Amino acid sequence: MGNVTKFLVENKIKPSYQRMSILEYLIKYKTHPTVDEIHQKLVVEIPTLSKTTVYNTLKLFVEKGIVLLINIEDNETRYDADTSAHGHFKCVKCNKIYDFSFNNADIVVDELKQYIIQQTHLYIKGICLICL
Amino acid sequence: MGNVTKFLVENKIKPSYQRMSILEYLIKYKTHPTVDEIHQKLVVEIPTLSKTTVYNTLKLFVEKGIVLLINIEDNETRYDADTSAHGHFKCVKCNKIYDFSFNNADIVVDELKQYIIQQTHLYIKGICLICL
DNA sequence: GTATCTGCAAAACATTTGCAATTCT
DNA sequence: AGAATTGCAAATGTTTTGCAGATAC
Repeated sequence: MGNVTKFLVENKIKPSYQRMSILEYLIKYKTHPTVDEIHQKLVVEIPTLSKTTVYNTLKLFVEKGIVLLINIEDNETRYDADTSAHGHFKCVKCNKIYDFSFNNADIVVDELKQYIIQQTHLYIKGICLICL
Repeated sequence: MGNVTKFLVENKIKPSYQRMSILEYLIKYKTHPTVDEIHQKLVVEIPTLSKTTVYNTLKLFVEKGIVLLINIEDNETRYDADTSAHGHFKCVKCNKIYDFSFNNADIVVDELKQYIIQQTHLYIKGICLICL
């Protein structure tokens, strides 16, 4: 049983060929792809793969907490299989999205002290070193 | 010349009745409204107001830097006339969006030290005090 | 009188939904 | 066989675009 299969089962997701392929893609290519990008790449190997299945699968992954949804763009949602605490930097020139590490613990907001905090998203936009 | 008119002129935006109304609305009601919400409220006073104009105007305001675009929701864009450094907290129960203050200076990311940083968005989701 | 702004209608996208066919056990 | 998954086609909802008429200076 492959790593991905095991990981899905551990997270109470029934493995299917499509689900395993999509998760493998997200783990292998950490480019924070959109639904369209994932579909375009995988449809080469799985010609019958539909966008609906990509949508369904990603929705399931997000619900089960094994994938994060990234809203750094105005128009489309991106996905990230790295669920550890980290931020996202988007270069407005090359449009690449970089991960950077930060500690949620570093962000202490007194005003929210008594609120229940479930998710923290830190998005920074600017120009990356390569494009400078 | 009203405050809003002056403010628009200072930011090189030609004042029009529609533009002034939309800006006034954003300044008065700090609810981070969507295009639809703004349109629905203002069309009562300005029956000819079109959504296209709301879209055009907000796009212009964002370009000129007098309004911030908020992407805390998956499906629609929200707008904020408060351009000072602050974060947004979304209560997943009542769906209200709260502002909270934080210092951009508090978020120092070594990995991005040499990058040019243009915008920082901090979105926190959870449950607010009222809904607890 | 010429630029710009507005607003309708249509188009363009991303995403969701209904449902029938397929797959898996 | 029975339950879940897949995928097509259509619907939905947000945002953009093209263009004609209105407005402003």
